[in-house]
Amino acid sequence: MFPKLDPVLHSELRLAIISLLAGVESADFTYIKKQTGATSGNLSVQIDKLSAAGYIAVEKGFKGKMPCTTCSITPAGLEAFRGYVEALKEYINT
Amino acid sequence: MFPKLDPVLHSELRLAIISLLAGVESADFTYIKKQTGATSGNLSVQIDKLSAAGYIAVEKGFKGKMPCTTCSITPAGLEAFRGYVEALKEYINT
DNA sequence: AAAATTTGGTTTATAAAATAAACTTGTTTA
DNA sequence: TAAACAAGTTTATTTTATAAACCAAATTTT
Repeated sequence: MFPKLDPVLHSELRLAIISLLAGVESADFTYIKKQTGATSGNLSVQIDKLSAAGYIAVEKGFKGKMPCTTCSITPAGLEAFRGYVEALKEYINT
Repeated sequence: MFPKLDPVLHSELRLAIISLLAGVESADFTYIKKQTGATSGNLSVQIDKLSAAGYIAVEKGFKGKMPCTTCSITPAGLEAFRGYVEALKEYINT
């Protein structure tokens, strides 16, 4: 009756990150931080987890002389996001 | 942009409980346990949390000679559930 | 009728998460 | 050149979720 919710996505910040990335080509650390209002530390950790799950790709480079971490959603991430949303509907459509 | 998700409801089992109770007059411990597939211990703890938050009312009585814990959603619980669903939509509608 | 089992839970312990605080490395600005 | 800032990372702390162990009363089995 109630399907299991993907624990990687069932997290406020990770869900926000994925939701944000689902709508754009890519986004860098600072932009994601601003949009989500997360602290750097928390964002760093959650980006790692999404990356470890294969849901996002992380590219470390430079913008000018400053380090710049760019993230983008992977096909697996998009698929997981869709699945999560479908599962959620079972919970919230009563 | 991304609203805060009520931490009381942002839990797989608690969300299932509330979702279930939102659709019925009341439900007892055993029924909720069967419907959600939760363990007794986990269910007991999460029912306490929902009760402490004022989202559900818990009535301990007997059905025949056996103890029977009956739960029902409160107006505050229903309101919180609605709010949670609205907030979620900001995350999943991209 | 005693012993074992089941029912309906609660309490305590453990594992995992989220978050915050502190730190690092390099860059810019006063 | 010293102080402040940017972009993160690492470590520590607090919260959660979950599981395991337990308990009392009722029921069933032998």
